[in-house]
Amino acid sequence: MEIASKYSPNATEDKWYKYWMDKGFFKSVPDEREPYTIVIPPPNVTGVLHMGHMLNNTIQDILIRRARMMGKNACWVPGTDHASIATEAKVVNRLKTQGIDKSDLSRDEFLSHAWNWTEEHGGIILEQLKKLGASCDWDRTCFTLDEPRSKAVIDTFVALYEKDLIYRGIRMVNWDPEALTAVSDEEVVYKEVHSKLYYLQYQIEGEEEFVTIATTRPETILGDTAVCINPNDERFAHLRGKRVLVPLVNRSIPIIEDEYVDMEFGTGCLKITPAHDINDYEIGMRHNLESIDILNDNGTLSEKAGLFVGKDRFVVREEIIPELEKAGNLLKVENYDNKVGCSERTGAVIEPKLSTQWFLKMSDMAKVALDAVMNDEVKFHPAKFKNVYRHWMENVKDWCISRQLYWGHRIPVFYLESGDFVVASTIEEAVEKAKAKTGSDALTTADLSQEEDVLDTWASSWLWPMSVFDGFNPENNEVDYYYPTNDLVTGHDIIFFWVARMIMAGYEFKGTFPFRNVYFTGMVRDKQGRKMSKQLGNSPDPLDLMATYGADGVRVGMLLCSPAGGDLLFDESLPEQGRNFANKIWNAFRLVKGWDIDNSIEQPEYAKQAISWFDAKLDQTIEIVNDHFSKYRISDALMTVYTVFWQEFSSWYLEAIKPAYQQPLDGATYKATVEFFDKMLRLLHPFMPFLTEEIWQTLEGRKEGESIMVSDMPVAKPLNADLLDKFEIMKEAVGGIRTIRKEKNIAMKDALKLDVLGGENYAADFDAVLVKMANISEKTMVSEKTEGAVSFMARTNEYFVPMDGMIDVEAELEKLRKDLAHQEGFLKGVMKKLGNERFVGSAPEAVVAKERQKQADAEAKIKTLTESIARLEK
RNA sequence: GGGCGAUUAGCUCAGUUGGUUUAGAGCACUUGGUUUACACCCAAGGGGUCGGGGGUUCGACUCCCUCAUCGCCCA
Repeated sequence: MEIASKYSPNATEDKWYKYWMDKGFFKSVPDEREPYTIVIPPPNVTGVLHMGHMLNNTIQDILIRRARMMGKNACWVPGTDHASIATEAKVVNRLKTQGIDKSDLSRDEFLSHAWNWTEEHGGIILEQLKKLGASCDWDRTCFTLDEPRSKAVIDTFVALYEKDLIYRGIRMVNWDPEALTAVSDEEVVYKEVHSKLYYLQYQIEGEEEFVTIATTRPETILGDTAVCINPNDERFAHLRGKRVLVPLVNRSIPIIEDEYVDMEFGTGCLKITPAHDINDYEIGMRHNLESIDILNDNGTLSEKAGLFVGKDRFVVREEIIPELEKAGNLLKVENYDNKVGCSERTGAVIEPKLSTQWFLKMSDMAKVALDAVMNDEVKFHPAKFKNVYRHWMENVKDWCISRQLYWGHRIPVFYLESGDFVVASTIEEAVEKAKAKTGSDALTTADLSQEEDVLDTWASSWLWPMSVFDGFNPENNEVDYYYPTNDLVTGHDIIFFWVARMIMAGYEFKGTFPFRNVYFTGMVRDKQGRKMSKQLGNSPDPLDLMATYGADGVRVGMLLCSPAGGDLLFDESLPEQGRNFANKIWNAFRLVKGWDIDNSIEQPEYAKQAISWFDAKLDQTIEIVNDHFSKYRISDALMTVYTVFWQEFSSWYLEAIKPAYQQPLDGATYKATVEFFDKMLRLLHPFMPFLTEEIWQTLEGRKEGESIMVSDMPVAKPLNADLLDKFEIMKEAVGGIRTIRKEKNIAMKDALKLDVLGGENYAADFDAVLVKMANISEKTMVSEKTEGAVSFMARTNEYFVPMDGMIDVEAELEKLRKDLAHQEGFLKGVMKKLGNERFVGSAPEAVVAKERQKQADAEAKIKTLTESIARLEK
């Protein structure tokens, strides 16, 4: 069989994905096995696959594939969320290109456009995940706006309302003037901007005196209803009880006193605009001030402003300045850097706005959810996010859950003509409740009108770990099998949006945590540490990457730079490294499959030795990998297997057993090698599913329906550490000989003699491997130093390569002296410790014993080196 | 302004209750190599006063304080 010298992922990936799908390997149904569950962080329907998804889903797939191979009933539930604001914005834009205005459509008409859009785009990202090898149970694919998920959202709203956790109130909210909706605190991102600080003078009523305030938003003076000073500020004592005139409109407003005012900032005098600033609003409440809302929903000035009506607030900011100057109210303008809240979705500058919204009380739920994380019932990886989480939870504010949009779950509140309302899952139930409430049996559905607002998308996402299993349907008990789920893998940027709220919902509705572990990934950045964004064009297309380096290569590349929680600096050299690794495995396979097997020949000694060693090496590897996974050090786990495959298996084991050119391999060695290879592949499978399947299928004859992905993960036998250590000494010796070859320019094909002056514990266990790997023609144990030889040490053993007098004495001496100096320095350090009575007295016995061993080894080495030097100096 | 975290090799990072040879990995670098599995490779090698200073301890990359620099979150 001819095997190509390069692995081609493109030829194999689709084939095996289809095979896995056809065999139903991704499917999970409850059975007697222990479940292992992950719910996907639902990407939103507007999205396409980006590097963050690649990282996230690679990790999830690794966890789920490994769990499956460890005998768990692994279930990874995929799905998407409906992303209210983002999707509605996209649909509105598309309609615009078709000449349709949203306001021309009825709610139902708009929704049918939105559903069409979702049909077209919603599945794209999930299809892309298949390219990555994601082993999701696709039959379970969910959408936050589908029937069971919607029912869950509505029913929980009703339940929370009935528990008095949901209320309606007039409050200051973050208003997105572009999306025309309120957004939650978490959806506001603060951006540093260069702006200006305007100093404006307000005339004191009835006097020719002025008072100066500083503001970054001069247009809002039209909504001013007070000027505020600090009661402790003596500079303004003379202003107490007076009134001032708002520039341009000459409205008379009071001067009030409140300790909120920072005497150091600006002029120490603050204008108060209760309708357009959260702090001003609170001051206004304290002082019973009037609120003048000068903005329309779209950010233009309203009739109440009196001036500039209909113009955008930013236009007015420009235009009002010359007017103020003309009127003599502008004192000066300074450059000023401040942070401005912008909508996470539309980028529009958020306007604090008073409006009627629905809120969910957070304090009780937050308490439970905080405890769960602080006592590690839900474990965070890395744990440092516990602090961030605690800080948020301790300062949590009620969650504004209503959005003034069409695309989403419509709030199940039904109003009567009186303005009174009932909360019910369906309009039929609402009628019954309304009847009971009003005592009027004549009420029908026609008398009720449903709340126009929809719910925040996260109000459906927070139920996800339950709702994907139809967990709110009393007739479905599947949720009892899969819930709580095991691991959640997500970016740390949505710790509050999503993780915290899922934990709240889990305890609220199921009485327990939604997942046992949360693995936070970092943000994928470019090589220079910049966030990947469309604008910068610094984000590679994942599909292109996979086409170039293979899905396995990209998966490896993602992990190579991704410690948990830390940002990862992505560079194309990483998937390239992944591809190279895939090729390395491929070529090891090519080597093994290329040998002729002869069962009649005897197994060479070197092969027996190498097999005994690698068997132990595998045990050690399995243990280390298990340990890494238990601590969610996934990139370390990969790195372990990577190094063992490349260095230990390929460079040591395979080279050690390799028969001479065109010679056959004995059957016993072949059998052992295939077993090792098989185990290595299984350890690698979660990381590199496609390549490992391709090789595994041809490594030995497989039956139809078999697959590495449903094979067992190897388990470790008790570790033979002594054997491993002896092999390491042998490696050092081989390394020493190779160095000599390099220094003396002796080609590998020229065999060398080797004399060994063994130390106390010289073990010959791997001599046959040593002889082969270093190409030694004759190895002799000696009891005295060999004359005319180049020497080196490995541990306390001294090795001599006879050179027929062709040695450079000076160079040898230099090498030996350097080594001696190092050993002496080292010994000095050891002796310093051992000479300290307090160390010997108070350190644990094992530590002291270790130091004594170091001392003995160093002394032995020093003795040997000193003798060698003396001999050469003669 | 409040809080959290980081600083270890040229780069990206490990370093696990303070003790495993005066610090490890991958990449990059240097030198040599057409040894027929692999140049997407092989072999050998160089490179770090663990951000500065102070302290605790028999012993500090590890714990404490302080300074500097950077990052993140929140307001």
